[in-house]
Amino acid sequence: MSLIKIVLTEDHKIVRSGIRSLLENEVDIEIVGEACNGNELLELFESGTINPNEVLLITDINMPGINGIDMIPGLLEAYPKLKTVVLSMLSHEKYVLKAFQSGANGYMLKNVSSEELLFGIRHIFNNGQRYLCTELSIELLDRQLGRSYATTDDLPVVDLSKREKEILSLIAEGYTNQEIADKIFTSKRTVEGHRQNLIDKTQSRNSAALIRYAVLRGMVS
Amino acid sequence: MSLIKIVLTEDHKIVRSGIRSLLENEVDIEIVGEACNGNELLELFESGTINPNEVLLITDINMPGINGIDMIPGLLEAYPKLKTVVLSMLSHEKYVLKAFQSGANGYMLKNVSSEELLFGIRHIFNNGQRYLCTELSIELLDRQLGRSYATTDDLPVVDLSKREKEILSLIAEGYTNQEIADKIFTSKRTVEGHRQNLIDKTQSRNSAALIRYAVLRGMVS
DNA sequence: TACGAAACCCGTATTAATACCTGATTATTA
DNA sequence: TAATAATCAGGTATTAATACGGGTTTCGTA
Repeated sequence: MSLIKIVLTEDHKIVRSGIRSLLENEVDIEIVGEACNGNELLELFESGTINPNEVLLITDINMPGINGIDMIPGLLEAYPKLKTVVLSMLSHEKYVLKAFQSGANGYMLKNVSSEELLFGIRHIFNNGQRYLCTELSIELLDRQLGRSYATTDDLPVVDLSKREKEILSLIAEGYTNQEIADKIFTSKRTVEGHRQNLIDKTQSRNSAALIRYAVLRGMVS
Repeated sequence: MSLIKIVLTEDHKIVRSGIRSLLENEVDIEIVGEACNGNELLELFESGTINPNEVLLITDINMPGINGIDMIPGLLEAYPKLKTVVLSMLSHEKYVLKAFQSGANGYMLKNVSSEELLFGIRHIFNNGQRYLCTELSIELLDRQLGRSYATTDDLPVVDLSKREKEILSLIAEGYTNQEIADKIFTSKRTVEGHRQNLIDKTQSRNSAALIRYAVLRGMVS
């Protein structure tokens, strides 16, 4: 197990110090540089103080100037062996996806435990694999579980007539009863009746809940 | 950090011994029992040798008799505080999903590193959270990355405020504006405003279309 | 400090949806 | 053949949602 050299980019001094002191306790980790934004980081790299091809960069997203994710592609172009971990309080999926699309090797929320931070760092540096913190992993998993309700048989699955499915799709697309009636050449009242049946069958409270039920079960897409 | 008591269920003796010797090196972990299938495990529990409400069960899937995942719901019914980790060589998503749906607290592939096995065990036992091994997490993530390439092209991406997400979820559950207002202690008119913003932002025609949009993007589940 | 974004609030008017009810026709199937 | 389900259609009433318009306060940040 080789020595892990780390560079920190984070605009809040206190956060930086906290992470530094946490990592410094580990015998296999050394902090070789700190920067409070992307420009300072570039100076560190370009001045030759640090060899970017053998370090792990831990970076925040929100910082003055360029943000932590957006600077990754440029860094990787210049220093292909640089490894990067995004450490952020932003849990929205779009940041996670964008980080990995930009070439990050890891993404962790700022509320990870110190054990997990260390585990993730070592996982990335020693095994060369990517890492996503458990909180976000479980969030992803839960979303997948939600999606797969369609295929599980523990929840009551209703079966709909052809007409009902047709109308369900149109409701999901946002058409009103009158518009649907015009489309399928029947009366508004008939469509209203079908809509009510759909709501009753799925035990939903209204159309919004009906559509949630339907999409989660793959009845419409 | 309390002592982690572990019961192992695994039909291959050599694998069991390997895991045992690995875990026994840790000061905070104790192996209190072993079984080579579900029946033996039940005997251990029912004989009173082990208190199932304070242990972590690590189980394989494929075993003679009942499989490791299928026995979890019954175990949890009898011993609600039992924590379970599925340790299997099966990486197919359907096993992972089924394990968590059955109430497992963790799922790890048999090729995890010892560090990860320990990390996962401690994460589950000490923090009470679920754990999915990194290899599978990254696999999930990649699938999500693939999906987002496919879906973000044809449909507009919006980002919502915290409040909007909160209200969006409640709409998806079928609550009316008045009910939502009561729940989040604000006025019905405010909720109406938020609902309208959600519809506008997502370029939906009404609440039904809004919910379809939201569910398809995993904004609600 | 000036700005935008978010959250909050309100009025008015119209349209749509929901919740009950009724009954007829057709097709399937037990 | 009798029963059942699906489809269609209508009546009536109430409630909810939508679409405009107007506004304030607060907070983070440029």
